[in-house]
Amino acid sequence: MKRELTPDQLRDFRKRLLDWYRRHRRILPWRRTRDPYAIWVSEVMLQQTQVKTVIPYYRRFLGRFPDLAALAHAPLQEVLKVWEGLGYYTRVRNLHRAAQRLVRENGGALPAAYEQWKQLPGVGEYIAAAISSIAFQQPCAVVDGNVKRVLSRLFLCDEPVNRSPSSGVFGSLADQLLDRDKPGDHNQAMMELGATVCRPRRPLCPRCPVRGYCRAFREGVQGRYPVRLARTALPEVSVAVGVVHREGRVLITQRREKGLLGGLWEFPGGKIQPNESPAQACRREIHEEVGLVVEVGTRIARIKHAYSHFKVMLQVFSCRYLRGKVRLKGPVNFQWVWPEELENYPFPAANRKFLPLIQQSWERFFGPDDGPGGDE
DNA sequence: AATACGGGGAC
DNA sequence: GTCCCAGTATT
Repeated sequence: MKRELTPDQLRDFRKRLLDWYRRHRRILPWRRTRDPYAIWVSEVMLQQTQVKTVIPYYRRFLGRFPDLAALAHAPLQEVLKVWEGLGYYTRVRNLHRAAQRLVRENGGALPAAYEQWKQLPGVGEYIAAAISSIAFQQPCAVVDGNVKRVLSRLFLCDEPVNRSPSSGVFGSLADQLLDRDKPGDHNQAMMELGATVCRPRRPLCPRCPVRGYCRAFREGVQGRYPVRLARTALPEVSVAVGVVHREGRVLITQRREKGLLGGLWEFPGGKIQPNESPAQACRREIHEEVGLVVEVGTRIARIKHAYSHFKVMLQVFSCRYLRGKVRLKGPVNFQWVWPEELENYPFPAANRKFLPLIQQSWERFFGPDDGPGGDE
């Protein structure tokens, strides 16, 4: 892999890229501000998440938490509620923690230097380079999925882009190309090129401002780059979930902060074991997780959902509370809520899919009265 | 060096 | 269905 460009070539490459960017960049909400806090929020949201998905979340988040202090002083549950549906919830917990730390230890000021950013929770090499270059004009090259794809094609680089971490070749290539006079625009131009021209499939090479430097284009092998390691198939699990009704309210539980869907609320349930019916699993799991004895009624939904490392089939049942007092094993909190109140809690997307079915299914099968009472 | 961590857009 | 997205933390 030949990858050295002459100083003249580098100058020309940077100019072509920057001219193209200034003419063709998309107007995006976080490109209309110079507020480092706002740019930070956008970078956190954009991790592994497409621009189109982020835009409405970005607007809502900044409307609700317009500055660092507003975020730092908000309860985590409120922050999670605004993040609900965006995924990778550790991102927002880290953002919240970082905001609190900066308010407490740094007078609410944001750092300018890469090394300072890097020390904040949730800020890795990419975000540290992105913010310090875009908001503070520091000469740090970013390497994200777009940049790796562009570099992979430019230099016919055989390093797999999805290996962790990708050895460092992409970092040194990006660093070589970086325009140290305009690092922020240069970085955004590289990413924009990857997003809109040097796309994963069917790249628009005729529109590429630097195709003259692209070895993949010259050799007509754009389709074979970037090189990517094959991924293994996602395992599948079946889960039974119960909506436990009692006197018109339903039981929800909160997941612990660490791990999958940390801090979110959900309906109790768990894995269906071999030789067990979904309804049996539902009753057993509710007894194990929250200590209640319930009557499992009708199945109100079957939900297929894919997470990043496995797939689930959720079988959701309406349940009638019979007896027992809530004793949690697993969840860290619980609440009996009226159906109208469900909107106030952050739920995983898979749970949100059946929220509208809860009230009507209960009334259809058990009548519109108060539901079962209890001896608690 | 691998794995955990969401959800959805685009095909 | 599949691929992959402005990655980071943990093990």
